[in-house]
Amino acid sequence: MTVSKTPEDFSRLSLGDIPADVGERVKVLFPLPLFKAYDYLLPPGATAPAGAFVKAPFGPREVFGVVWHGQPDENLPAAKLKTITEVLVAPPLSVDLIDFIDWTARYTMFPAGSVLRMVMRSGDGLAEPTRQTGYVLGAPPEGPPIRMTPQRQAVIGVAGAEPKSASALAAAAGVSDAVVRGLAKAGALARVEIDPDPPFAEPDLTRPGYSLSEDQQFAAEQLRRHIKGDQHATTLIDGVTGSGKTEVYLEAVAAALARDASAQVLILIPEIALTLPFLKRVAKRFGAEPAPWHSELTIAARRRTWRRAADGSARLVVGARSALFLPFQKLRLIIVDEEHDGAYKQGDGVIYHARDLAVARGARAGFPVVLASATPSLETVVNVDEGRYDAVGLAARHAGAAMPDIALVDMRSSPAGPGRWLSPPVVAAVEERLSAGEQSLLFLNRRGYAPLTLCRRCGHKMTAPNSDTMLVEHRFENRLVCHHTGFSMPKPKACPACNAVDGLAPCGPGVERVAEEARERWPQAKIAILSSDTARAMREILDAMHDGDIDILIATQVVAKGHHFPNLTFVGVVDADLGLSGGDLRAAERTYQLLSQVTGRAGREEKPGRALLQTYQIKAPVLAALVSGERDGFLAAEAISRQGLGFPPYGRLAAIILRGHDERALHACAQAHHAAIPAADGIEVWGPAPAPIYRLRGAARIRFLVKARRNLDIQRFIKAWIGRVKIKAAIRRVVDIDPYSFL
DNA sequence: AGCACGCCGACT
DNA sequence: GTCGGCGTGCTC
Repeated sequence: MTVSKTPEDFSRLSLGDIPADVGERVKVLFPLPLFKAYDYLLPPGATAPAGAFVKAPFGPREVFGVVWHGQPDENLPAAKLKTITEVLVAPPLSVDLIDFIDWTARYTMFPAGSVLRMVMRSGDGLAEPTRQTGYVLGAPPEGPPIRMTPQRQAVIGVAGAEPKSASALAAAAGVSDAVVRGLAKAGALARVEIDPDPPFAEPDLTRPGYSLSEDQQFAAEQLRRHIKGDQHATTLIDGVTGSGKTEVYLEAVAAALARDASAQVLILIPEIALTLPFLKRVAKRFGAEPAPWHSELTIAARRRTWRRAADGSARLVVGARSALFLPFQKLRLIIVDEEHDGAYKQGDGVIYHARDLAVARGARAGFPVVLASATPSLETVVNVDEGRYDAVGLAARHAGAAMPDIALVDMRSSPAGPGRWLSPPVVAAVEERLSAGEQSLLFLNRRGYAPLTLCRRCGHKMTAPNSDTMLVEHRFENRLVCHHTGFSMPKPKACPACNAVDGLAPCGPGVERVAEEARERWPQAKIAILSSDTARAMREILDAMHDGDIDILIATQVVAKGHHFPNLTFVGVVDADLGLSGGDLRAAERTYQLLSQVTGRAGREEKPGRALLQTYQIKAPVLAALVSGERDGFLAAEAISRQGLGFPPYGRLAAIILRGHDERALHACAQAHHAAIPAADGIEVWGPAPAPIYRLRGAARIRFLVKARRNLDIQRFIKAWIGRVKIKAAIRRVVDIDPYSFL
């Protein structure tokens, strides 16, 4: 490989002394919400290919940007053109990525500059890292031997040829960093400069893979064929939890990395909480941890992954959805794990669905994409059925254990009792497990103690300020919390509406409240709560659960994925109806996915588990499908109902959301939009209607929904429509192509 | 995104 | 009279 991997590659080239003639015209795109690239002059004699990072005057300031493709406008008067001030010595964005940015901008209808911003700002990779001093064992100094102390001895013991920072050495030796500096001064340690962005270890492709079952081998072989073909294909790996999907697609990763010594591979995972265990798992296969990417990385860790993706040396990246916008030099394969997961849909800024963009990126750049799921989305299943995607099935559970036995509890005939949430059958099942020394999981997808706080006197509902969102009581912290904005306040004594004291009553259960009931019923049992609120302790709780140190785990959906508890034999779903109401297009599908994942936690190799779903809708088709395990039948029924409505994947949807603080102006704006709706065959516009959460952070929101036949260009229609309506700066208008949640 | 420009209310 | 609020528009 000829790519140099030193951080110096990113240092800036100054263009101080330039001759006075005129350079070439190029287009430059800035990472700002701008739809177009601007024309500039390169400094005379300088060259910069499309994708090169530059700094250029833009308005009254200087901004980093990227040389864009396309012909500069030769008619633009030369007097308007400014000259680029610097060309950065950094690897230019790949041609693939430039194309992908443009495509994403067109598809999502966001400005290209905003998409570029996701690529550039992620990592702040252009910022010069602060240099770090490291220490290595040096040659013993001449002259009198240095004084040895136990502290100094300890530092010498942990120091080596590998440079380590003073604080790292000090921590390892259990002393203060003054000792390290003292040794350096005395000459026993030598100072060296540490590479602030050390390269990631190359995956070891000579390691043997997992031993695969016949099914898995067949699937892996099919994926390898696509990789050898060096062209795009999307393949779904469809297999239940424990069928070994990961092992199979890691073989595809190995094949892609082995085929081309500079190829890069991206594995997308939905949940950042899963990154760490996943990295370890991949490290087992390839002998080295891949480069990680998610929003909770430190600035230094981000910069490292960003730069190493950019210089091509990070061969394998594992990350959340935004990893799709890393500046890969030569991306040759994307794996989308748990492809059905709603977390792939990005909601703020540029609105996109990482799974769909991953497929588009692979299709445009000519490399394969692999989707993996135990409960694939209807979109993907239809794509398979209609021949656009390939599919490989992994039917058998790894060790051949049966799927759990699932039954419904009719809450009308088996009520939980006043102030209680667990029905007699669920209570009996938990008690059975307790006496057998086995574990139970009570699942409720609601954080906190109670989802609603109501004044008994006047009926006032506690909502977030300037929002229509309910405040959720979190009893552990004794606060009311808004789960949408993060707002929280101490739980008041008196009702803010009628001032009645002690009249505020919690309504409905959250995990904390179910735990309260469990503790009352089974005071001797070891009980723990797992939700994203307990993120810090999450690892600890999962380990304790795995080791059998917890009898009853009460958890939200964070438990649904990626964990295996060998002694868990019962799952009780406290409210199976939770996701069903609301009129969401994908409500049933999501409920199926979530509950089948959760109930799939029950059971172990030699003993099938049991699951009970508490419901008031005993006849709901989704629940029937869960009980009978007829996933394909359920999907077929869903498909028919969506087809009848012309909904995705049989039609296309887009939402246009208007947001503003001035309600009158907002309604006027909505009316103007309504009046401007163009007539088009095969396209319907619904609205204006208040958005699902009408008020959020003080802003009101109104929405239109566009439904188009699948073969129509919905973006073109929307462009023509909203192009006719001028909006004031005080109103924000965003387009959400393929919206995910709506009422 | 920033930043300048410009048009209305409150003050020395 | 002018200082300064923020709504509007532009950046090659």
